[in-house]
Amino acid sequence: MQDLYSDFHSIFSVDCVIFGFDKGELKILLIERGEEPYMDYLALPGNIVGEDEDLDAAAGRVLNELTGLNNIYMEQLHTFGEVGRHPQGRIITVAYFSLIKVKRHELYPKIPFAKKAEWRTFHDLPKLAFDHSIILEKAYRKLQRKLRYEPIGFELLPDKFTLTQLQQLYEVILEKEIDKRNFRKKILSYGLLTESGEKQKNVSHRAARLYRFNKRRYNSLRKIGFNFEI
Amino acid sequence: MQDLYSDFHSIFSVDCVIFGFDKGELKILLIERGEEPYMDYLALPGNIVGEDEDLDAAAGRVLNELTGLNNIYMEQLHTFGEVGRHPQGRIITVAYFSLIKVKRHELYPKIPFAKKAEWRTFHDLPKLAFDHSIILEKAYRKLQRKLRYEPIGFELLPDKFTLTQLQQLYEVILEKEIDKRNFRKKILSYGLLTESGEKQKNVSHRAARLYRFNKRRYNSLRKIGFNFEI
DNA sequence: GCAAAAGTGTTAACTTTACACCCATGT
DNA sequence: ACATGGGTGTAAAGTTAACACTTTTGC
Repeated sequence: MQDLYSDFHSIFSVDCVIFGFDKGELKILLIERGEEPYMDYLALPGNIVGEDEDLDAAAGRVLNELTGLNNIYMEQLHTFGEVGRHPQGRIITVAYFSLIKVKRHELYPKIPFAKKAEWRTFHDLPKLAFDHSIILEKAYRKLQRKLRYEPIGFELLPDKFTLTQLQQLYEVILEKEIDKRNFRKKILSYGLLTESGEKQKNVSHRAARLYRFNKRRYNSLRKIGFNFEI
Repeated sequence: MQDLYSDFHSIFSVDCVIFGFDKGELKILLIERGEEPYMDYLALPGNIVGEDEDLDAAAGRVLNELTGLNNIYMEQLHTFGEVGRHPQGRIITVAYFSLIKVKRHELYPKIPFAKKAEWRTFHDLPKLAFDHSIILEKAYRKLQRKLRYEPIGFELLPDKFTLTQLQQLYEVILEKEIDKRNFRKKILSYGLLTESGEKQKNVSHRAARLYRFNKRRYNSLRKIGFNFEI
């Protein structure tokens, strides 16, 4: 090992791409950096991986320190390792990816590395720190792909949601219009939505039914080879 | 940067998962290790990334040094960074993924780190060095997914191939039987295969037509939103 | 009573599936 | 002449796509 390490030293970091959905818009969770380089820039929540820390664990810890979020399941997106990507040296970053419900979580950075953490509208962003705009672009393409083949829209909506909210989510993320009747027919045909029995309140039009996603049913269907697709 | 690096030092490596297809079997390109640890074990071609080397470039260089292959386009698969994955210390590895034509390439390791490089039958492998069996498992799942949604089977076959060869490739990799007439109808309907005009030679049955994959046509169809699926 | 979004069904076009026999070639 | 794999078509079932009006609610 000695000779391996004598060669050259490097660092790896994790960056977290966390998508949300609110008021009909796709959101992304960013921090405002409190340190150089890229002081005051918006950036993905990310930091150095510890010596005795698994990558997945590091992603969870870093996200918690910088945003206050806890126990968020993330999956790996891609590793970015271009020689010049970090101005301070050779830092390779493993990007992680998750979808969460905006309303459910409060945001409060625990270390001054992040001045604040906030939801920003994905379709209206300035240039981010480092190569984070590139990372985000890749994450968005993955989100679009996943949305079509896995029932992940529900991760982004409140527990109870209307079919119109769900349809708007698909339209915003896939960037295309969808026929209302066909959408409802298809999504209901899977039997993955349960009527909550409740309706919208205080809306100045006919109140829509609120549905819940039936995750248990999805898991058992998946075991017998069911493939979601929209 | 100084304080970053004072924290702790780490190493990253790349490992290459190269699939091939020959005599009706899925193949994987492995090396026999010429060094400790895991001396004499079969392993994925992989090694340490250089200080001033992009990850993608490192994957290409390492593959060349260990197998003699050159100019192989690889895409990233996943990064494996569990704390205990390497017996000699904290080594995170970025796995790469490619499909190539077995017959087209000769194999000869250029450095003694690999005693030899050879094609092995994927479905009949011993335990590999390090966590390479896990990496390979993940690569295989990716191969299955990609095969259904991208016309990648052709990367694994000779330039000219019969429809039966192509169908067998799908059957072996997807691990299921496919109806001959329906398969032919569908694959031909895309218009991505060109008849070469030639037929098989020296076969003791009716000689099959040899087809070529029309990559240019695929690229132009893709631009206008075509999605391959089998 | 009006504005706003919810909710609903049918038809035609297309895609998928299931299925069996004759053909060409080498031995 | 036989063994081997090559090559072909149809009909029924299922899926997708296109399309417009009535209902409920708050103001």
